[in-house]
Amino acid sequence: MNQNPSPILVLFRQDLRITDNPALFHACKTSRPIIPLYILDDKSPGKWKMGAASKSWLHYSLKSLEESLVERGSQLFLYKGDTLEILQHLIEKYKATAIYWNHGYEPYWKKIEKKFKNLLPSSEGFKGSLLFEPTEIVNKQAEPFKVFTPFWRRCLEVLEIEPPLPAPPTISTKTIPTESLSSWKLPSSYPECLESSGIGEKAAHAKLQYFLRHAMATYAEDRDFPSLECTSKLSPHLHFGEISPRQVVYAAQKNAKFLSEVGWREFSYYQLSHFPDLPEKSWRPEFVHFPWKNNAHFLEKWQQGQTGYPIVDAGMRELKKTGIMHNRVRMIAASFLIKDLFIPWQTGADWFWQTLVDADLASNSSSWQWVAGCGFDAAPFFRVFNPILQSKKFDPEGLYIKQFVPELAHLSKTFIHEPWDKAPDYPKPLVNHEEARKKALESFKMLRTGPL
DNA sequence: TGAAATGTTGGGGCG
DNA sequence: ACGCCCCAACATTTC
Repeated sequence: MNQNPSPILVLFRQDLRITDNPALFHACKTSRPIIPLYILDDKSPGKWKMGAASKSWLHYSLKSLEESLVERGSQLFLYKGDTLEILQHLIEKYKATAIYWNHGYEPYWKKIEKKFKNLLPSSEGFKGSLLFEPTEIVNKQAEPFKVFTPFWRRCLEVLEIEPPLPAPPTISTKTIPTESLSSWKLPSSYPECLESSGIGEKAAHAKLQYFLRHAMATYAEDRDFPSLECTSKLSPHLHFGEISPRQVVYAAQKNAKFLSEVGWREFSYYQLSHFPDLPEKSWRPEFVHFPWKNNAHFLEKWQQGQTGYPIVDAGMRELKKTGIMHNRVRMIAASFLIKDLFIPWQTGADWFWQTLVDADLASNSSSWQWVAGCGFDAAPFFRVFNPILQSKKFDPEGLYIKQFVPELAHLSKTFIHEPWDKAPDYPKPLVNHEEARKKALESFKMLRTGPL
């Protein structure tokens, strides 16, 4: 064996795990010493640098990854700054021979990745964060799919469910000087309910196991009812790569409905990859002229959960308090912002980006476009959620509302969905839904017939 | 992964 | 027994 073999840089980003991590696994297989790296880069992503809630999650996730590496006699080396500059510096200083990493799909990141082979030709990128590389899946005309169902059908046709990779048995590590996590001063307790024990690779697998045992069987029927808490709650773990989609699918392959939710995640990355403007621009071109208005007062009330519609306010307060919102409630709250308050979907996406612990550029952008009706396979714009009906349908007892809106906790299910005469502390509706809906539909009609 | 508006049907009350 | 009306239930269309 070489006395002083040159090391491989293993770059972690949204793959903060040691199991089923192809970059780490294959780097270890070379028998060279590796340098496990995390670079907090607030510059390269531009507008889309990590939001506050995500950074808080990141803090604990890195801690957890660090522990896992230390358990195996390795370490995690932390750097802050421009990714390419830091890599270049480390390559020169430590005579590294290659960068190993798992592919990412954010537009800014794809540009960075492209340069790795120039820096070191024997660098290797792996598929670790998705089941399918976006370029793998095309229709019969060799075009990207625009609709989820055929996209996912095709994915399932080519899906080979292989067992996930084990953690590398040994991680021989070259030690280098590094910054410490505590010196980064990441917010470590925002939102207030964040608990370190629920974050990291082990926690992710514990949640998956819990879901498989207790919730998956009734997932299809129960998933839309926020008070039942029957969803997997894996989204932040998947976002940070504490668990891989392959690990999830391998364990849950019997449940088609749940699998298709992993499919929507794939479809979101697929969209971002084929349409890099996804976070900024409506995909359907006619929507670029939609007369949304940024109303600061309405926005503030929506953000704070003070719209006067109980299910919307419960959701927005859940978000602020926990950094999470149930999927059904996200759709209702998003529809309300776009179609009742008439605020552009991008403004809603920005808020979610700052406040969600699972904020994910692909999922967030594509989902907002879906609700707005301007995205791939989107709900048509005229599908307007009625916040009162949705509330009655999906939180019939008001249990979810009561969890987050204490002013309404004393109300029975008869009044809780329309509580305005019964709860003096609770705000009156910001807008009348009937009127707002009509206004939104009129504007949509104008859009289709064209402005005068 | 909508909901309202509009249309159709059929049972029952009633003269 | 019949026709008429009402309206709930369901279906279809429209936004």
